[in-house]
Amino acid sequence: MQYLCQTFIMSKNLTKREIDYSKWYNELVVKADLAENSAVRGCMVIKPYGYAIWEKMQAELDRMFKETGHENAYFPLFVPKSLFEAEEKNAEGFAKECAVVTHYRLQNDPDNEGKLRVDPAAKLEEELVVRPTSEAIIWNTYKGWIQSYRDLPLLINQWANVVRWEMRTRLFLRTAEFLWQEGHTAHATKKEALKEAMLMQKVYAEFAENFMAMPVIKGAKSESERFAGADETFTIEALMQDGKALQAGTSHFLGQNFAKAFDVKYTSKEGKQEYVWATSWGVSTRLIGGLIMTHSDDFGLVLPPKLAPIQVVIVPIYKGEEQLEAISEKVDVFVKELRSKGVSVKFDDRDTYRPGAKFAEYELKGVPVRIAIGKRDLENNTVEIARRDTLEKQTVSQDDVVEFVTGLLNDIQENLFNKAIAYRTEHTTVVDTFDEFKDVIENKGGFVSAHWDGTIETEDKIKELTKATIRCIPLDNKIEEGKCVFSGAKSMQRVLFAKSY
RNA sequence: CGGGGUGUAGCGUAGCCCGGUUAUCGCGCCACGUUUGGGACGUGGAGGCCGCAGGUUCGAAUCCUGCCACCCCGACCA
Repeated sequence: MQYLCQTFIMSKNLTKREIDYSKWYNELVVKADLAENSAVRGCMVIKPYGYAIWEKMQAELDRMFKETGHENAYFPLFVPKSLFEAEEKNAEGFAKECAVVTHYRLQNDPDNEGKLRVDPAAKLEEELVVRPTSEAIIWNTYKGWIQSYRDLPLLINQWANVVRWEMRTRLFLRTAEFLWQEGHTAHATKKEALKEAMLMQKVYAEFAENFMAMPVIKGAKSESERFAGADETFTIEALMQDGKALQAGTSHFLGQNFAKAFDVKYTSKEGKQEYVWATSWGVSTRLIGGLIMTHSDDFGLVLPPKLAPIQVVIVPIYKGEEQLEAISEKVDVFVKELRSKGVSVKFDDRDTYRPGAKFAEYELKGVPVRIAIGKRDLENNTVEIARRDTLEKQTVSQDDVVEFVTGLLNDIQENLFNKAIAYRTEHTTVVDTFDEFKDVIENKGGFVSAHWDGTIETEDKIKELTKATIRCIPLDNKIEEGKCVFSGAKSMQRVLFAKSY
């Protein structure tokens, strides 16, 4: 097996990561045709190619949720204000970023021909909050569904959109409206609810690592980073190429907070009235942002095969109809065989672009494998196969194409994950002094593993001085006595700090 | 929401300070022809209420006011 030397190609019009990472990201999202800004402030249009990635994520996650016993349902977009405010901490946490519906009708504006205005007579008795998350409406509903221990556990997920009126938005990473799934479960015991919250964190981690090829740290949030209304927040934290951390998914143990706020009780086997225990967990279209920032390069998007809408693209190289026909005949066989193996293949026989333009386009869009086939290949019984992750090219016998490609897709998936793990390992630094801490956060980036005294004061002070926050207290942390990197007070374990998205 | 910046054709831009012919250039787009192993070439063509709304002026892309959107830096956050 001989790799051909890859000619250096300047990717046109895409800012280099090292010049301006943020600009690179924004340009890539638009140029790769994933999404664009809309006429609505902070809200994006997810374009077909970007949505196809979301659909692949959804399909896999949905399968995993169902395998772990969950069912899908759907709850309303609007939450009456009185319900929204029932769980105080939750309400307070989200209050500042809620869109609120106050009227239900428009009318012609008498002072402004051809324009509409809100009909002042159509004011709602009670304002409706556009859900920033659905605990309130769901727990109000669960009240009617749960009477006995026999009704438990209740394991529900919904795929939905939510709205959080963010000050600063970025495509996929933080938009005012985003798509997500939110699981909401009710359990008879604390132990069972905790187990559920951790199980879903595990599901998220497996999805991130096995499908997105994005390594994550499983951990618990510090008190100040916890979800509003949760007793414990479990998180998966990923590290992006610019050294910043991304909270990629969270799973909350809600204790009995919502059960108490909405008076959800069940009768136990012993005939006693008990409040139920709750969890909620979610991942969003933010995952697409994480996917982009984990693997992509200066040539464009790099997609892991398991989530790529197109896994293999075939580009014919030909002169005249006759050659195209001969090539198409061969290609049809490959397409059929690859599809029978579950590989998604696109044969790009457009006559309106030359091969070079197509190569560049599919590199920008991150298609994992490209096959080129021309007259020369027909004569030699070969094809040229290029992999997106390393940009290497190789000539392969036509007899081996299917086997080679399926193997290559696995290789790419694995290689992307290994590369990301290597990056994270290299950018995880153990520090014992605050000078070192500041230096690493400032200059090297990535995760910093340091002792922390467990107080909010220290956490806040560190954030203020370095902009780094506690990303999580890793679950597999070893107990190791030490001194807090900031206060010098006694600490029993290290936690992970980083600047984050 | 505070500070800074930017909005001119689908995209990227010149012109704006100092108001005055038909708003510049490149890419892209359309037609025809020649091309096709890494972003083709020629010829011809289309496309603009200069972000939106007011104002000043004989005259506004240019000056003034308000609004909207986007980008960067803070605060907030999945």
